[in-house]
Amino acid sequence: MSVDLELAPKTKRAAGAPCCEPVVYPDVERARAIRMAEVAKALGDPIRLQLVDVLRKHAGKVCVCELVPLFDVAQPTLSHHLKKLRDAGIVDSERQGLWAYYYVLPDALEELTAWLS
Amino acid sequence: MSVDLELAPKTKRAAGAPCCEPVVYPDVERARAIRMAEVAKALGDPIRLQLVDVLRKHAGKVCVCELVPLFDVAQPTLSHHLKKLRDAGIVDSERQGLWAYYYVLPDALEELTAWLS
DNA sequence: TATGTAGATCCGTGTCCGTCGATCTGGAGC
DNA sequence: GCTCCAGATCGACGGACACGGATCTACATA
Repeated sequence: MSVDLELAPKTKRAAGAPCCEPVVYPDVERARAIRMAEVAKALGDPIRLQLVDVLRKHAGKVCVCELVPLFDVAQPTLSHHLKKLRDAGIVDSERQGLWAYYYVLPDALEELTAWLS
Repeated sequence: MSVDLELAPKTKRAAGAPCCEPVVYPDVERARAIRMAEVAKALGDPIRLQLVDVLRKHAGKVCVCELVPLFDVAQPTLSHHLKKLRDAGIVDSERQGLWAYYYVLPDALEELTAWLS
C-alpha cells in the first residue's frame, strides 16, 4: 500500500484532459432497473420467450398439454419454465379439472416496453 | 415396462372432454424469438440493465472510468458486463487514447420493443 | 375403492454465469 | 528508454440454472 497523502493532488485525470462529464445515477432509477432486469431475465431463455409468444397469440388460455409437444424438452422442464414465468409475474395459471391453463399477464411486458422506450 | 399395444386406442383425451384448441407455432416465429431471447438475456442482469440505462440517458458516449464508481463491483467485472452487452449488439465502444467510450446502439432495444408489442 | 392421467415437485448432474485477483496491452508523458 | 495509467483478458472459485428421471398430488372415471 502506498501512503500518498502528499501525492494526492497529483495528475488525477492529467489536469487538462477530461475524459467526459461526470455521471450520476439516482437510486430511484436503480430500483426500477432491478425490477426490469427480473422480467428480462425471465424472458432471457429461448423456450420461455417462445412460450410467452405462443400464449399471447392465443388470446385465451392454453392448456399445458398443448404446450409440451411444441418443444423438445421433457414435461418437468417445461413446468419449470412456466413456473419461472409465473414467478416473474409474466403469466398466470388456472386449473380446471385435470388440466392447467396458462395465460399472459400483460402488465409485466408493458412495464418492460415502457422502460425500453 | 408395459406392452400396451392393445391398450393404444384407449381413452386418449377422454373422448368428449377437449382441453383446448390445438396449438401450432411456426418456425419463422421461433427464429425471431431466439434472437430476442439473446437480447433479453443480456438485459437480464441488474448491473447490465443499469448500464444501458445510464448510457442512454447520457445521449453521448460515456467513459468507462465514469461507469466503474457507479457500481459495487470491481473493474474486471464491469468490463465483463460491457462485453456481454457488446456481444448482444446493445452497445458499442470506441477508444480515444487511454479511455474507452461506450454508447447505446438503439436497434437491438427497438427490435425487442417491437417484439413485445 | 382402485386405476389412469395431467401437471407439479423433488433431486441429482452437467454446464453456464457473476465475481475478483492477477496479468496483459497499449497509449501518455517524462 | 522507462513509468504510470485505463481498460481488456485470463484463471479460478462458488452459486445459479437447464434438464430429465422418479415421484407426488389432485382429479376423473369406472
